Amino acid sequence: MDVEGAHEILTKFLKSNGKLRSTPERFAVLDTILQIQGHFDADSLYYRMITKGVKISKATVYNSLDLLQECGLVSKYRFAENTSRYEKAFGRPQHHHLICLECGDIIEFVNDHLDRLQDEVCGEKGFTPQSSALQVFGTCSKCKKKG
Amino acid sequence: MDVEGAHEILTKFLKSNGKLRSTPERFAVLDTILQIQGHFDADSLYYRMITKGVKISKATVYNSLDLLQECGLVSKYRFAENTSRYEKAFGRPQHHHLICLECGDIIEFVNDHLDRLQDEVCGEKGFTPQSSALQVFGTCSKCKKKG
DNA sequence: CTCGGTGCAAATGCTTTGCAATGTC
DNA sequence: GACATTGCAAAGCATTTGCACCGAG
Repeated sequence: MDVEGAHEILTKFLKSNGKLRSTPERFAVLDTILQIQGHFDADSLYYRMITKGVKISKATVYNSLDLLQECGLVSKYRFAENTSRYEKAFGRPQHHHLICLECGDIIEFVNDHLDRLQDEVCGEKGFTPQSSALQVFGTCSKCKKKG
Repeated sequence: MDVEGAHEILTKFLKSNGKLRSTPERFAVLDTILQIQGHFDADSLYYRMITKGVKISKATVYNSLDLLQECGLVSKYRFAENTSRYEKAFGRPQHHHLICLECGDIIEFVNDHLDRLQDEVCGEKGFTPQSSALQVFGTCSKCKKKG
């Protein structure tokens, strides 16, 4: 994960909108996210930052996550729970999720064919896609063996 | 939509689990849902029932929705907002959603090919699918014309 | 110096829970 | 009669908001 590249994207995005300002908090959130593997929620991101000694409030964490989502550096998902989950989107291919209902594990997968099919459907309906999320709920191989 | 068929499914489900009881509230919720076209949330379902003179509490509406989801009569989705959305699942094919970020419109579509591809991926990963949700966020044709 | 951003705490809104009353089996 | 279910109101939880203070441009 290229930290400088991500910073550059954020900087450009902030400048392109005359009203948005470049603050240390926004870059601190971005830096922390870049170190996280897999999914996370706003709360765990907040505590991770606090633990590392970064001074920030939860409100700013939420605010920054929205901003990072707008400039495409972060993806926001909503699985079964009532918590939003995020993950870094920088330099990663579009991917989808298999979610195990027993252990909560999330398996990612990529499938070009599926993405193409999706675009076809959108074309038929005159719909312009921006982002998409395919979530398959079920039982993973580990839990099948256990049960 | 076959009301009797739906009742039968619920009745069998309740009996198959020794502890679950058959209550008028549960059937009232099911009946109301059968009359609704498209998506709805717990709150609007509650007010719809109250308006029609059905005596029920919100807690019971939530409780019943969970139950109906378990026996496959109702699907639960979570789109962008922080509200869960439901729709009847009885007698309907598996379908997916195009969600317009501008007007909030939800366009449904069915695609066998896509479903088959999904199953293939699951097979490769040793994952047993139970249900799935594909959500494509973007702009619908109406909003494109406006904008 | 101006106005957007931050931080706190309080507010919001959906959903769940505790508990007494009720109704199913 | 036993115990699951209901209804109400209160509690929970993630997220948002109001407002005084701060700091980027």
